[in-house]
Amino acid sequence: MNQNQIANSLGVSRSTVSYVLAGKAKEKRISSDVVEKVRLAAETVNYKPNSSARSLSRQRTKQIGILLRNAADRPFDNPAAMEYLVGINLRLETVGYVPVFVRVGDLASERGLPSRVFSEHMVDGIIAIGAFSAPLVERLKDLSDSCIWLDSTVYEPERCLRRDEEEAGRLVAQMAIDAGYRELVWYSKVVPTSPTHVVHYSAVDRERGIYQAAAAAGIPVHNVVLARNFDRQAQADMIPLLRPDVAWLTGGSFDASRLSHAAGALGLRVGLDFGIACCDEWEDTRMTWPELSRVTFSRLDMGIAAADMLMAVLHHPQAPCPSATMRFPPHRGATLLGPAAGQVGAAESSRQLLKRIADPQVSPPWSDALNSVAHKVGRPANRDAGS
Amino acid sequence: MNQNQIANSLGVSRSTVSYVLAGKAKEKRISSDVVEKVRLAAETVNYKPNSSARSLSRQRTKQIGILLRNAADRPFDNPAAMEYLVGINLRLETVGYVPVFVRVGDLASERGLPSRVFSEHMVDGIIAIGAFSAPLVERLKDLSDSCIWLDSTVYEPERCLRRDEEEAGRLVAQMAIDAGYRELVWYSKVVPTSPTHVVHYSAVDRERGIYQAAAAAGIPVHNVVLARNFDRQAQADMIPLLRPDVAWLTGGSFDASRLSHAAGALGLRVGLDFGIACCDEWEDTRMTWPELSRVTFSRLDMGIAAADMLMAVLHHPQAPCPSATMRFPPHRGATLLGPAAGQVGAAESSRQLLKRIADPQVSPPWSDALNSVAHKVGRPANRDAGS
DNA sequence: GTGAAAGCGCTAACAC
DNA sequence: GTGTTAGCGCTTTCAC
Repeated sequence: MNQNQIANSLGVSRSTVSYVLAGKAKEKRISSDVVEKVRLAAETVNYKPNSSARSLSRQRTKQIGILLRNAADRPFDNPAAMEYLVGINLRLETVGYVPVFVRVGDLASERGLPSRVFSEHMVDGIIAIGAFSAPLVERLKDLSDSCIWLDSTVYEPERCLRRDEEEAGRLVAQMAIDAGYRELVWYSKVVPTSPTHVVHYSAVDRERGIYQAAAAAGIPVHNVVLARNFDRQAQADMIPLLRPDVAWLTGGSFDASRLSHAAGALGLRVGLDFGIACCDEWEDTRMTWPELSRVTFSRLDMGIAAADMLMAVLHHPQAPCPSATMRFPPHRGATLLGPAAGQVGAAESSRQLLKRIADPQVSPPWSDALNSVAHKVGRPANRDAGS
Repeated sequence: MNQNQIANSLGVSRSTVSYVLAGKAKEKRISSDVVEKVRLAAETVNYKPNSSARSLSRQRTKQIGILLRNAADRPFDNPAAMEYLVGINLRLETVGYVPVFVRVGDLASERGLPSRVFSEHMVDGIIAIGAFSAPLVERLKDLSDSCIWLDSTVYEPERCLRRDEEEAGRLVAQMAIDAGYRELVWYSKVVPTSPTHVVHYSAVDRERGIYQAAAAAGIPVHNVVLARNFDRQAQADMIPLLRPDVAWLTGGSFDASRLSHAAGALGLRVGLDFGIACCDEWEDTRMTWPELSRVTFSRLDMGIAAADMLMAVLHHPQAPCPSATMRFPPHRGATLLGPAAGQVGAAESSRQLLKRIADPQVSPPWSDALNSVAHKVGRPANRDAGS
């Protein structure tokens, strides 16, 4: 059912219908009984405008592309990006824009990017989220001149929105120092895994902030490279620093979580036997580990802010759109009880426990202990038709 | 730059250009030099078709709405839904469809749903994810007749895709029983929080599956209601069951995670002092807690399957599209070492530890211990213009 | 106040 | 093989 049909059935002209449904009845001084008639008819037949026709006519799709980085071998480059998505959507939907979701792989060198968003003109603007390689950035730039870079490697004087990660680093270190820790571990040392791997700026900035704050307080910082599996090498690096007077600082909340689950399984009490604090948080943190000492981070708010920036760019193309940086407060919880708290607790001292864990004669390595019975059981995934 | 301009500049007709760019040159037997000329010109001017015009003409938008449930007070109803999104997109982009992201609140009673997707005809089909209230389902149904219900409360003979959650419940219980546990705790007892709260089918189905498997093995199952904060009441319920011979089964991985962080902070060793297994997993689990015993779940694959179903519905509207159920294998890790393993370990027995935790004279409640220093530090979130 | 008409950019039937 | 033409549904200008 379209406007034409409504117009015919009512015996009015198409433009009248268009004006009424576009809310321009007053402006065009259309008689109120006609307005009523049209409104009623539209309601009755459940009229829905055709958005393609509207876009074609208006020369605006009112659609926004949301670009998420997404390596081929790792479908969920950043699970927390969902929060940006929701934030962006929260704002866009209030102004009639609709988000189109696009994954962007590391396909800079390849001929075509997969999504139609790259090959057709179907969005008015773009919000690109995350780390992109230089060639990819170039491709994205000539895709649309209305592009907002959110939490991205790209940072220019205009149209970029980031979190102040250096400040996050400073805050997390300061929080640990305030809690009384006199030694810090930076447990997010970045080791690029492949030549094409683009290091996110946060990894660098956070580290810098931590070293700044620690230096200012005269506190030493140790580097420990992230362990995926806690093998003997990782153990050897980690165990000497798992002490009540040492706070472990991580960049991402994943790393903090991994550490907590592993330590907990061994009887090492986070907050007592050693401290943890983290530069990041996301919904998972808030739900499963509210006690984690961390610098808070509302990707939701940042998504909203990014959507605001894009709207500004679209509605005032001439006006400058200065880049911005957002800050969030720290939150101190029970993972940073301080060195004194470590005295309280279990009968076996954590030093003894660690000695036992570290001794290959007595105990298997962490990785073995943690995964000792790991195996898949039963048949592989399958799909049954019918209920 | 459009087809018209290319045609004029080349002195050929618009339809010729259209045919060439649509890949119908052969079919229309267009001379190869013309084809070459057009291709070159299009490439040179970086021609991109206007998707609105194409949609209008074809009467297909080639856009798919992805509906995610999203209560107003809880923006991230299901953070794991991101995996569905990626899976759906992975498949759609190969066939030229583009996903439009839509949040759906509990606005069944209100006049208009926020997204333009509801008020305009802009998608060819819909994939609705999650639990929806009955009135909302009705509204969604007359929005599009090509709707796939994914992991939803809606389950009809056609066009629905679910995980077999009852089987997940059976598998998780069986895994614990196989590990030697002789008592189980179902730690996901559902207590509806509000009258409008729609209980997801998985909560019910998993519980049923667990009770089935336990009954078959003659193993008792205790119910413990989920604790958000571990207050005295929660403690009283939980402590008697935190034993090396008891496996705690949760529905969602959030609940398992929450339990692990809390227990670990107290020195209770997951896998030794009590067992944990879970009916669900997502990327967070795989990254931060691979040792968790769980029933695996690839939302990615389910998203792909849902996209396949939708493509089938769209391309063969007549053909039946039977609903389906997917199964995934269990994975046993070190959180289910079995009762015997509990004998090994720390010098202080977990019984003693628990006694101390439970004694209000000696120790504050968990919640206090966990949150003893929780507070926000510093200024609120703000946004600085400029770098 | 209302209606006719000219696009918006592309597709596809049809004539040549 | 190529060009003409009539839409697709909506917006908006311009007569009346």
